[in-house]
Amino acid sequence: MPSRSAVPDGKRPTLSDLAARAGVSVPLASMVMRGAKGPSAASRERVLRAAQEIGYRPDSRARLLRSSRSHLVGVQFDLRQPFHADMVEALYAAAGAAGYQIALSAVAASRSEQEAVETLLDDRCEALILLSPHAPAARLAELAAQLPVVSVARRLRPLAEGLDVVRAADDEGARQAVDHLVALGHRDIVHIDGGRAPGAADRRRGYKSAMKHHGLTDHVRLVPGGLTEDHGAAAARTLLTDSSRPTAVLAFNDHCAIGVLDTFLRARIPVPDEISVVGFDDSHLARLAHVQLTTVGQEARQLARRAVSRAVARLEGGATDDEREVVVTPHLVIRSTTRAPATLGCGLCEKTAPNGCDWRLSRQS
Amino acid sequence: MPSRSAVPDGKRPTLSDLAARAGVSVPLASMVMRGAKGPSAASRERVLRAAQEIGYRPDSRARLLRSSRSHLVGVQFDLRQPFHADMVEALYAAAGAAGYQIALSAVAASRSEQEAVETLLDDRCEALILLSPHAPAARLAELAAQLPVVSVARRLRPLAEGLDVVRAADDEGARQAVDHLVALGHRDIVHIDGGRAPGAADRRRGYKSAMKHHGLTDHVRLVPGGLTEDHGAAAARTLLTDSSRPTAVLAFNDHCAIGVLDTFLRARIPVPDEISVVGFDDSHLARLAHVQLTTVGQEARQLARRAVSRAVARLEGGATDDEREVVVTPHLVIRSTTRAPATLGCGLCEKTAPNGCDWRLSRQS
DNA sequence: CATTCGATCTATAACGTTGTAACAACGCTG
DNA sequence: CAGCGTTGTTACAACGTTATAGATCGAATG
Repeated sequence: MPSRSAVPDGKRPTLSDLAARAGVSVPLASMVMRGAKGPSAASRERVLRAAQEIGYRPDSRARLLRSSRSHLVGVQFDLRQPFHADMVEALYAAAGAAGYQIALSAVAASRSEQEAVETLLDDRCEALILLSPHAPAARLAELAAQLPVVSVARRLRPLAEGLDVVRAADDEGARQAVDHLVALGHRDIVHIDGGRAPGAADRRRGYKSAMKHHGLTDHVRLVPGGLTEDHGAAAARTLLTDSSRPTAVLAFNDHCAIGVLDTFLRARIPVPDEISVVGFDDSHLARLAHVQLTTVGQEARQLARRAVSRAVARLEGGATDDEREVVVTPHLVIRSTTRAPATLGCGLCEKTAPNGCDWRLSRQS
Repeated sequence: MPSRSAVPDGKRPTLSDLAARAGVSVPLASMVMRGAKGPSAASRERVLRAAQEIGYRPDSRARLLRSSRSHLVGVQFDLRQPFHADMVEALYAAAGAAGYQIALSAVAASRSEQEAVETLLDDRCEALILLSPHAPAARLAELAAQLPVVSVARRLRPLAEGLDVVRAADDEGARQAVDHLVALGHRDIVHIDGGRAPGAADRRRGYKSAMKHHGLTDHVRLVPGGLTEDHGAAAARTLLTDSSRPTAVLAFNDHCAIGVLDTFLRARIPVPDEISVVGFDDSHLARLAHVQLTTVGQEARQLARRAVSRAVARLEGGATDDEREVVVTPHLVIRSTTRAPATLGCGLCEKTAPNGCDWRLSRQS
């Protein structure tokens, strides 16, 4: 086991330590370490063994400083959004496969997008991937003038030079959700929307057009929501006070849907028995065994791959204009929060639909 | 608005561009940019204005390369743990206040701790803060031989040289939770434990000793759990099949508690009416309006501050041995999932305690 | 035998920054 | 007016790496 360090003076071993140890020149050692062609098999082996022995690790900062390319892509994400966690994981893989590294910079309650982006710039990232950025379009355009910027999930129009968009087809996703619910027999389908959040407008539009397509224009109903559990819970409480409750809810995202679910469960309204709930994102929240939320999958892996390949194309000159806006088709993931609407009487009163009845009777399992 | 770049050749402006523009030497420009004392007010102003004009940003990599100090602290966190999100946010603030920067490296299903740590080392972090590391103690010791390492939340004993621990007093936290429940009148208090997870053993011990202290040794009951919703849900299902259900549950963490809550709600067991639930961590999950989980607060902010100050002390030579293990006292946050146990009859059958009755009747709000 | 060649290797100069030491210019003191 | 500390500024060398061009050598060519 190597002690605090393998070179006498206690500092981290450097290329010249390595070269000295292997008995070769510094540049040769460098070539071996980065796998360049040139060195003979013999020297290669000698250097690699020496590296092993002294525990040499290349210094990425010096490496980046010297080579004009940094092969570093900055990623701005929000610590509070589970979907971003999925995206970050997928981005690590996608970037790695493309020969790039990722630098993370988090946004949180006490850390603004501005701060997040600035540290990424200071780190000499060659391109930026911003997950659901909220910054004004002008600011994004300004950034894109300095380096390639990919906005994920946030639609932008018109696209400033240097700016690309990778997003799911939100309208199509909402449409799929509505189709699924209608196929199950639902007609009173409410959409809890995301206000001004990235993607919200598209989901709203998709919902409306799908409802219209099924001849349910009269049943269109939007409830103001948002992207957190709190928003979902508030919207669900609004629905609870209604005289006629819907039989299905399409929430803006999984977070929001979970707030809805929880509020319904607390009010003893069984899901999906009495009401179906659909989320959006297929974040890991939705996949939890006890949630099993039917949701619209955003294909984090695909979005990540496309975002990276878009950034790389810009950097390596292979960017074509027909891909300025990449739209990935989402797909519905059917789990356990959707079911055909209940049509039986409740057995506790004279009403025939459970929705109209005030009482709930249930047996412990 | 600056165009793609303010220097002719299209590259990012450098210190010498800045110096040229301001009509001073490179070192002087450098001194102004890093706020060193020396430059006159006049030159300072001239340089700053020039920086503004050409949009100069210091290159942190070159800066770090030159100065032996990198002022960079590496943070390894798990994308899936909400408590880590809180910690990361607090760490940004704590490190910033201490004059250090943070480099994030995420652990996820497809990214191991090993990978995460290696990128941090390559980035020349001067110290590592590992959130609930699972790596074998030997590996941590090996790391600590290279640079200061702080393990947060994971207890280690004996402490290898260079390794420090910052953690909450998990036993004390569990004790507070039990005290609270006992004060409310609970006696049948179950602990769903965290198996081999960092901190689990302490929480178990705190639970047991508190129960004993209240003369409830006979009521001690451990149910195997874990740190995810799934684990909590599974444990809750175990409890549901019991003939005599407990009146209160202390879960290993918030994630786990939410699985418990959800399972109970699905089974129409109102919380806290029939059963009280306490979590651990006070992550943002617990604070959600519709969850309002009573939980043990780990004081992310304090933990972060102590972890950073410990790392900084090591780096700057102010480390004393009496702080090798910093233990922060947690405190109970009482929200809405705990209440005195129900003692009234249920009104639907002859049994006197709701716990013994199979039926539930409730009115819609 | 002189030349050319490919295969290896090495010397040197960068990359953008900062620390150190040296240097000018200034007003003081003696 | 020489000597001296202060203040502001600059020249130079480093940090650890890589790109470029050149050196060395035996083998193959003319």
